Amino acid sequence: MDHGFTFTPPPFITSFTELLSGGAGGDMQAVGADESSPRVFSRGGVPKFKSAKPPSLPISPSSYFAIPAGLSPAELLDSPVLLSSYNILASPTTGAIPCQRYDWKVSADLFASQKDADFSDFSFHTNSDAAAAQATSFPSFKEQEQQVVEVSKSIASSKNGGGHNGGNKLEDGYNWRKYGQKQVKGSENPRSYYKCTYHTCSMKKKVERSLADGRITQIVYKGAHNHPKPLSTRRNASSGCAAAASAEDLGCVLSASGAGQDQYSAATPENSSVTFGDDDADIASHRSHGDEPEAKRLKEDGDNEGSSGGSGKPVREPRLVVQTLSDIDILDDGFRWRKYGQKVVKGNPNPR
DNA sequence: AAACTTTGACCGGGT
DNA sequence: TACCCGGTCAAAGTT
Repeated sequence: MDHGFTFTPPPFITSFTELLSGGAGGDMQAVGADESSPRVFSRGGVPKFKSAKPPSLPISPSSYFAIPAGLSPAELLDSPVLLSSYNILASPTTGAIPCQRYDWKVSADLFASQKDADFSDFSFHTNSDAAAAQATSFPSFKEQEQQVVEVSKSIASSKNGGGHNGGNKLEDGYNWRKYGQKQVKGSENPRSYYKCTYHTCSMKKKVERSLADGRITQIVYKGAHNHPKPLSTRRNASSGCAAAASAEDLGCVLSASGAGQDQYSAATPENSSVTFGDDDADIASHRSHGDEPEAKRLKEDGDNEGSSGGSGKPVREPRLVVQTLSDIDILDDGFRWRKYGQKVVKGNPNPR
C-alpha cells in the first residue's frame, strides 16, 4: 500500500561508546519511557505471527561470532567488530538503509542507564528477516515478521525506578494505543496489546510486564510502521526507529530482539540473535532449532537463569553472539558471507 | 468532551 | 467436534 514514503535517518552513530556517552544523536534519551519501537517491518496487511515467510536466502544453521570473554559491554560496544558491523550501508540487496542504528542507540541508552549494573544477563535477540531490518519505511517489504525485545529479569535494580509508563506516547517516539491486556498461559506477567495510533499504520506490539515491579519483561513487535515517527514535544522523539523499551521502563535491563535491529540487517534472514552472557550460547542454540516461540524460549531461559543462579545475578563474562541461519548471510558489515563448514566445538553446544 | 485504559466477551486457529 | 488459548473488540470506566 502506501509507497513513496521516504525516511531520513538521523546521523549515524559510529560506536556504542559514543552512544553510551550520549554523544551521538542525543535524541534518544531514556527518559521515563516505556516501550520501544519496531525493528522489523513487514508490511501492511495483517501480519500473523506464524505466517512469517521464509527469507529469500537459503537457510541453514549458522554462524556466529563471539566477543572474547572478559570484554566489557562498553568495550564490546566500542569494539571494531561492532564498529564494522555498525557501519551499515544500504542493504546490499535492496539498497534500503536500515534503521537499526536507532535500535542500537536505544540499546545503548539502556546500557548507559544500567552500565553500573550487571550486564551478564543482557541479551539481545533478533528474530526476523534481514530485509526486515530495513525498517520503517519499507512498505514494499511484504513478509511478516515479529521482533522480540526481551528484558532480562535477573538484573536486580532499576536506576530509574522502573515501571510504568504514562500515556500512549512511548519511548520509541510512536504513539501507541492499548487495545487489550491478557494473562497468557505460561507467564505470570500480563501481556498488553498496543497498536500504533497512526490511522493507516498496522504496527502492533505486545508488552509483558512483571507483576512484581512493573518492569517490562518482553516486547514483541508485529508489523511495520508505514509512516514517519511523529514529532514529539515530550522528549526527544528520536528514538529513532528504534526500538527498545525505555530504560526506565525496562528498569535498565534490556535484552532486545527483533528484527529491526541491526544485527538485524546483519542478520539474517529470519533468525538471528545477539546475546550477552554466558548462557547465551545455549539460548542461541535453542533458538536455532525448535519451534517454540522465541519470546517464550527467551523468557524461560531467563527464568531458569534466575532460579539457578540463586542470587539472580549470575556472574558471567559478557559475550556477544550473533547467530544466523542462512548459508549466505548478509551481515551488517555489508558483506555477503557464505558458510563453508560447520563443526561442533568441544565445550560449546553450538555448532560453529 | 475527548482520549485513553480496563476488562470481559468474542473470534478463530491449532490441536 | 470440542476445547484451549492468543488476539481483538468494544462498552464502560478513568483521566
